[in-house]
Amino acid sequence: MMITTKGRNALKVMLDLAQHDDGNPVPLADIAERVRESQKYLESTVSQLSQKGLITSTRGKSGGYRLSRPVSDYTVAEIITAAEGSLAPVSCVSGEVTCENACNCLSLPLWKELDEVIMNFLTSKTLADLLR
Amino acid sequence: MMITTKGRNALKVMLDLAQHDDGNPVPLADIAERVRESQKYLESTVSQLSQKGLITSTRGKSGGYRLSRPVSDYTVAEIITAAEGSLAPVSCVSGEVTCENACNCLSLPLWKELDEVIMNFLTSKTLADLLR
DNA sequence: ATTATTTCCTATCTTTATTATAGGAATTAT
DNA sequence: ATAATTCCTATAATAAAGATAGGAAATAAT
Repeated sequence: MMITTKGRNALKVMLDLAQHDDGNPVPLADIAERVRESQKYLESTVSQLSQKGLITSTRGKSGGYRLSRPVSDYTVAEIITAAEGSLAPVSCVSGEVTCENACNCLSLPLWKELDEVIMNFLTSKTLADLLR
Repeated sequence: MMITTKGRNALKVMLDLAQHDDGNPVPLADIAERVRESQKYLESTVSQLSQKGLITSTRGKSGGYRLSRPVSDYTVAEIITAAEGSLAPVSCVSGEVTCENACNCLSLPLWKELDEVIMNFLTSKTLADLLR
C-alpha cells in the first residue's frame, strides 16, 4: 500500500480543519473525536504537517491548529507527501535507493512513468476539490 | 510502497523468459542467476505466476518455465497483480476492507479515481512495450 | 530401472515498517 | 496559579516483507 493510515489521517485532519475554520485554533482533541482516531496517534502526523508549514499551531490554553493557506492552495500530493515522506509507488524511484543495475534495467522507465502519472494526478487535486 | 520486491521480481522473470525463449522450458536456476536473485526466493513468486496461468511449467529433468502467450498479450497490470495480490494504492479500494464510514467519506472518491488512473496506466503497458 | 534434474509444497525465521500507547515537559490564556 | 493545550521522546505491539531450508513429486536421460 502506497498510502497508509498516516497519509489518510493527514488528509482527514486537513479536511476537518477546513470544515471547522471559524478563525480560532482547533484543538486536536476535537479533531480526534470527530474523525474518530486516537488523539495520541494523530499527534505525530499533525506534528509533521505543522513542521512542514501546512498548518499553524498555537500552543497553550485555547490553542490548537489552523490551516495556514486557503483550501484551494493545498494539493493532495503535498499533504500525503508531508505525512508519508514519499508517495513513490516503487522504491526504485523514491530517491533513497540506488540500484547498480539502473542503467540497463528494462523496468525502470516504466516505474518512472508510473510515478509521474500518480504525481500528476495527485497534484491536480486540491483540498478544495475534495470539499465539493 | 505499492509495488514491492515481489512484484518487481515477477516482472524481471517475465522479461527474462521473453528474452530467452528458444522453445524449450527455461529452468528457474538459470533465471535466478541472470536476474541475480535467490532462486529460493523467486520460487514463491514464480509459482504464483504459474498458478495464475501467466507462465507454463514443465516438471522434471530438462523442465522449467515458458511464457504461455505472446509478449504483447501481457499487461504489466496483470503481472504485478498476480504477484502482489493487488495493486491498490490505498487499502480503502483494495476490496479487502469495509469501512463503515465509506458513504460519507470525502476522500474515498479520490482514492477510487487514483486507483483507476494507476490501473489504466499499467493496463496500457505490455511486456512487449518494455522490451523495446 | 536408476539417476539427475527439475518443479512443487510447507514450514519457519529474520527484518523492517506500520500502528499505537505512555508519560511528561513546555507554553499560554484565563 | 491553574487548566488546557502543543510538543517531545521513548517504547511496545502488530503486521508485512523478505528470505531460507528441507524434502516430496515428477520426469527426461542414461
